[in-house]
Amino acid sequence: MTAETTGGDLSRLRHLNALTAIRVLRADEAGFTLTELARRTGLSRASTEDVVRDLTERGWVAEAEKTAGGVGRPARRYRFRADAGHLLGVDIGRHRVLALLTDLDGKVLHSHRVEAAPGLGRVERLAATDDAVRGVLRAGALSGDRLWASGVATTGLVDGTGKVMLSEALHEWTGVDLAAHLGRLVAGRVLVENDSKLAALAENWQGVARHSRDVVFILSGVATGAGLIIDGKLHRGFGNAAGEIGALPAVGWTRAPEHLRDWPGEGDIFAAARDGDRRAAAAIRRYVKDLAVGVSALVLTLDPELVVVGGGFAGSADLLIGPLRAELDRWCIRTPEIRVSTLADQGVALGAVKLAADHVGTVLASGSGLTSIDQFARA
Amino acid sequence: MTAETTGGDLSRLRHLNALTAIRVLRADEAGFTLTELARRTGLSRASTEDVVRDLTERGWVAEAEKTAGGVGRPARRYRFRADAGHLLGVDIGRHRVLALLTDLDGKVLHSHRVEAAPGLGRVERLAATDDAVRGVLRAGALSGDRLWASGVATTGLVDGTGKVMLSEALHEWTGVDLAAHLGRLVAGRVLVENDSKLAALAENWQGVARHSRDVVFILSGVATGAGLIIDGKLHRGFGNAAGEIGALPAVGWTRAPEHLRDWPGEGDIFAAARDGDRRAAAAIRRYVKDLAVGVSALVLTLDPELVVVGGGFAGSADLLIGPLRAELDRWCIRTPEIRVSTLADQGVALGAVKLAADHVGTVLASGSGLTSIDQFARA
DNA sequence: TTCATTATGATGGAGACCATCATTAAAGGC
DNA sequence: GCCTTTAATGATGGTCTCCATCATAATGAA
Repeated sequence: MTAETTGGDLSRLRHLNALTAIRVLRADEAGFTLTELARRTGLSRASTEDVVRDLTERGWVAEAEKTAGGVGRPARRYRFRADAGHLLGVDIGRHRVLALLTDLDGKVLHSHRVEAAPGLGRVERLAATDDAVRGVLRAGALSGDRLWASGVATTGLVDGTGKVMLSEALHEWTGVDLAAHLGRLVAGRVLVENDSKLAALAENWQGVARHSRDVVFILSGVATGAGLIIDGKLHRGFGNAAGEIGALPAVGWTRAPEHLRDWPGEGDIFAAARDGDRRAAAAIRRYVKDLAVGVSALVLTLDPELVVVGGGFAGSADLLIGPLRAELDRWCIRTPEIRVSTLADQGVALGAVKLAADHVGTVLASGSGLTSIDQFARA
Repeated sequence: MTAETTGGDLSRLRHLNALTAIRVLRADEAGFTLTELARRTGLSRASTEDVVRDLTERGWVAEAEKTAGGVGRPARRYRFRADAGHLLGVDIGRHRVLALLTDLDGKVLHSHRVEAAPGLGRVERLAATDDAVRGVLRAGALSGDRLWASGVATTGLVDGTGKVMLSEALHEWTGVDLAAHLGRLVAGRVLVENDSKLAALAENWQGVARHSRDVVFILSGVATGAGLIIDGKLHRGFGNAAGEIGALPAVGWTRAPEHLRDWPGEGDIFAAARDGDRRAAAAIRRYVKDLAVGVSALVLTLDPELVVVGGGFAGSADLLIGPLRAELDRWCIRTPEIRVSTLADQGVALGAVKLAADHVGTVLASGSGLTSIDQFARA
């Protein structure tokens, strides 16, 4: 539930003001002077000082380096202690598991990657996941109980409790309780979500969709998926199945990647197309044609500001975007801008981190959140 | 912009508390005692009294009838003065213009209907609109400058300023500046929106979708349209073109109603189907089949809790819903519940009222909103 | 050294909330 | 009709949070 705009106690007012102060402080790592902060929060200098003192005592804010230069008495600077806690993001893919360790602002501190064959069974894949998590914790010299929250990405539909409801891409994966499994390695909440959805979230957070409130994200790879950002928020759907337009046979998203997979030539089909191979180019054209039907359906439904293409094929976006735009122009009333993800193969895992970060944000906003920073984990 | 959860002054806290008090009070026309109100707002009795006194002085709240019975000293009751202002909702349809006059809570006080032939030109249709508005104002013995806000529904795409960008259904309608036109008759803001979107809004407000946050609404009539409620809010899209899935040729929404329109038999095709006419039944089946492709695309994209069918054909829903469900079952991962609108031909106009009501709500929430009630209009 | 500039810290005041308690008003039993 | 019970009302004092203002402190420039 979002923090309702409801009033209450005087302490509630202080809480709101502390939250805005933190929001401002997080905008710049270098920190702010009290005067700057006062201006940006809209509070008086005196009150700002009070709020900052409070937050410092509770451990959320620390004094930063004074900046030299400038006339007058140099001001103290204060910054949000993003380093006070850590978040974990895990992307369980077909070929590998990627784990990211970040600070509270989502800055990646360490990453660890464990290869995993596509045919791996449930137990082995979970073991690879554990390896990735242990590896990244080791790199950060942290134990799992120091984590504030974790996010996990997987293919397939995920239910509200962190169980995989249905997965066609991974063997023996349906029914896995990822939240429970990860919960044995890490402290704090473990949140599980579909990989396409999380990649969309990541684009909206740190990627090319940072400034857009309505985004259709397309995960273009050996499997095709979509994630929707609507009104600045990840749209999950009532049964967590939003964006599954590929299920419509006419859309042919299951068929689309086959055009590329069945490429009989040697080497990379995209490289071949760039070298002028006509059959490769034709196969890519067929792929885009199939892809575009589904994208058009999503775009016509939502009328987004932006379409973002990510996933494994995004590296060859130069060959995809042009034809995709042409196809969309055929079907859509207004073709949105199309951009290519720049998050490479970290996108999904970053989205998982964002899931964890949002959970922390929710707890902060929820009344009891800003009490001492030490009491935070296991909240 | 939504009221951000931002802190501020002490007066801001009072403002928030006043807003919650009003929100509670609006829930029951009969009003509340101070004790009840205090419990529901979470404030102390003393503060609640203060807030209510304040609101009473400003004209937003009035004392209601004491309820008899019960032991002890009978408590005063307070109620929101929904009758303090009026809202207007206008639905400019192909065959008629419908104007509703309501109180601030959207309770319909008067309605006025003016017939209009489908072939009417711009000037004549605007004249009919004026007639409808003047008629409903006369019925309510109000002059236009007593209105706080108005909403207008029309077919076609509408831009942010209240101009019709594109309309295929009505003659000479593209480019009409409805906001400016209505503005000469009424005070306060005039908000214009597409009819399907507004019908969706109405269902979410007073109709069968009252308790759902994600809804696909289908306007099923001589023209087909859709409106989307996402996360409890009307989704417009970046270019205000959300839900226009009918533009996809494969969907065939433009074709769909023709199956019914071209019915060569005499009388109503639905009545004929009920009487056992096989050709009528077959035509209806074809209509539903065409309709269902688009609905499936919307449903797969959004995974809503609910699909609501409204519009002119909703009266014959008994013949439509079953087949529609069967078709959706074929395509969708999870077929949502399907309900039929009960708002009859008032749905669209009610949505227009909701648009106006929301505007009033926004002004209330925005800082200066709760000052004296008299200064409200022209805010 | 002095001045201008900017940050800091302290004081007093106002607004909004709360807890508590004496008072008031009605219903019902005697 | 009087008294008891019940529940609302109104008043008091206290606390918290914010604000405006002013004296003080620290630094760079003249």
